[in-house]
Amino acid sequence: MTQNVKEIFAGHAAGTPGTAPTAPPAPAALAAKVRTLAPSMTRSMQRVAEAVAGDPAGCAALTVTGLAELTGTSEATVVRTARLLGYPGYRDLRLALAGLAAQQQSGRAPAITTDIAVDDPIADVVAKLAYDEQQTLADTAAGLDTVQLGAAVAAAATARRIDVYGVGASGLVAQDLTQKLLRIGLIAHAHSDPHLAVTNAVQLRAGDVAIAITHSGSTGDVVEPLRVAFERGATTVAITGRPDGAVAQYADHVLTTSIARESELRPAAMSSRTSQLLVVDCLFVGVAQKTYETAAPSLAASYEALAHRHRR
Amino acid sequence: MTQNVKEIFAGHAAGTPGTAPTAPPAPAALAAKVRTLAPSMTRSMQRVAEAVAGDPAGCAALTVTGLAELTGTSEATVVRTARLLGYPGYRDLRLALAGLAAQQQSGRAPAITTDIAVDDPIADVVAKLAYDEQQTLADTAAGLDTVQLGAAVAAAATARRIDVYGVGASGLVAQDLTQKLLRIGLIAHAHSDPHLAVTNAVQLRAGDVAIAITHSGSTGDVVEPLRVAFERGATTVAITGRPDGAVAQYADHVLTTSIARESELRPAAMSSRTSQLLVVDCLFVGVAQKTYETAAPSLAASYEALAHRHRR
DNA sequence: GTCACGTATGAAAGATATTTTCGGGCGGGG
DNA sequence: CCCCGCCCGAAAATATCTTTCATACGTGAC
Repeated sequence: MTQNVKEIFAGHAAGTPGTAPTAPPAPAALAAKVRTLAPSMTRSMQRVAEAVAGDPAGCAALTVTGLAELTGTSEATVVRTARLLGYPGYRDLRLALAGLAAQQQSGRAPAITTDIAVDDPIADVVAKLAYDEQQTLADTAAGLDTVQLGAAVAAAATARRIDVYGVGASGLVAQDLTQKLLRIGLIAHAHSDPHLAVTNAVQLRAGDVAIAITHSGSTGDVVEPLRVAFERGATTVAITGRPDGAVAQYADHVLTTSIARESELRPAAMSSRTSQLLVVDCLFVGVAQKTYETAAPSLAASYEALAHRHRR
Repeated sequence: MTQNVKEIFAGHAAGTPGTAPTAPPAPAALAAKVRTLAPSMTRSMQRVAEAVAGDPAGCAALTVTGLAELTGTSEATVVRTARLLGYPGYRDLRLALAGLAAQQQSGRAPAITTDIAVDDPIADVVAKLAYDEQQTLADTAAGLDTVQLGAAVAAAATARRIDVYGVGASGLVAQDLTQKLLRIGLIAHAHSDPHLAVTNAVQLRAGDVAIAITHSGSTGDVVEPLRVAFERGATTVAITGRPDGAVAQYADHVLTTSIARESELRPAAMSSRTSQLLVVDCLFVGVAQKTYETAAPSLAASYEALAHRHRR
């Protein structure tokens, strides 16, 4: 057992039946996947990933050796990168690349600079933001592991109570989820105060569900309550952009949000929020499906209750 | 020179410069090419070509040997077929196949009904929600009045203080906007408590900005503070799905969000929230542009301040 | 500063996949 | 019936991909 852990994981083609690690090969969500995984990559791997994401068509035409030379690395690194991206080896990455190239060839014009400049007219700002957020949604949907999501849904649907942790912008997402769960008659709480979150987490036990929402995957104020919940035996879920981050250690199910590149005028919070909300919506609808018998009347009731608050 | 003519042609990678016979590798017109060339093929090659045209995706997953076995032929025949179809070898045919598969995969995307049923598998839920929200974004961007938006931006950028009203799901949007404005050094408050909202609104005067967020356009708890602010002389902005609603009466500028049809499992709050957030983002970015001198350092500073809250 | 440790990385060996070579077999014409 | 030529697959040769292993690098402790 002196081998490093990553190289062990690498040999997953061998007799490891139950260990489908994250997902089967991704078809189109490659650029997104690169961004998601980039932080956990080494420098050389990043170079490879960058080349691949930047010019799928060109890279698809290259052999391992060619791509290694192009990126100034070795074949081994190229293969490692392919593995990290979820493919059994370079050969399969190459096929996916060819597919991707064909898609964006036939598909739409991926133009639009999407980077917002200080002197962009307001109409451009609207167009670019809308486009970016649409992109974020597509990436998120493509990268979401439905197995993990299904498991999280199943746990939440039967939970005694559900606690959701999030601070900052993610705190609002946590509240959004909580609001909706409450409306279908579930017991849910959102915690933005780290102290209260921990003190509440201590109350959890098997049959409860704790959900942590953090873009960075390493926000201590959110990781800590999840850890406590995890240790108490609750089913834990992490919604994060960094599936390899600290928060994932204590999560039974990890739901990955997409990471968009940010710019000065477009803080990361914006697209991560969009991504998180989509995940949260999926979670909610999934739970609503599973608890339809009770959810439907509850929804109707809360709708009724609000009606009189509207003027005229 | 006893070799047969086809096998000579086969080695076209060698020194046969001017002999590009028909065309470079074909992208999508593969099925057609197979039909065209079928008559000039031998029986075994026809079997291979048929398999390839019939199931591009499946064949792309096979190695030469695999495809040879599947069609009951030999590797050599497979390679010969690939050559006849215009590719340098099987490897390249395989890449083209992968591309073709991806294309026809993506082609049948918009078949989704978008209405979510109780028994939809979770993967469908994800796809439908993502599609819906993308649609909402496109609608919102298309329907947004950039003149009104520009005016609202101008007012907010120079405001002494900015108050934002919203209850329920819209309250979260209000908070989101407030959080972001604070991060660029502006003075902004979100109010979800109707009483406090009104008592704060009384403090406003010319040069201040009040923003009301309500999907229905008639939420009394939000209309009321906006009315007060309006009467006090503040510049008022309404973000609403009903530009003819009560809230618009007291708004100097109305920003319209899109209204998506809702269904039982997909409450209106979901798409209105998406829509509102886009509007709010546009507003924010617009303001950030106009106040760039102060906004940029503030953003950087708040980013720095958060860095140490991340573990490891 | 220096040491020890773990990790990242590429060179080369090893395994697979692809391409080429080569000869057997089958059918049609003499 | 025999000969000729072409189709076809087995196996060798080559290219490509994967794994192993030793080295170098950076990092944190002392």
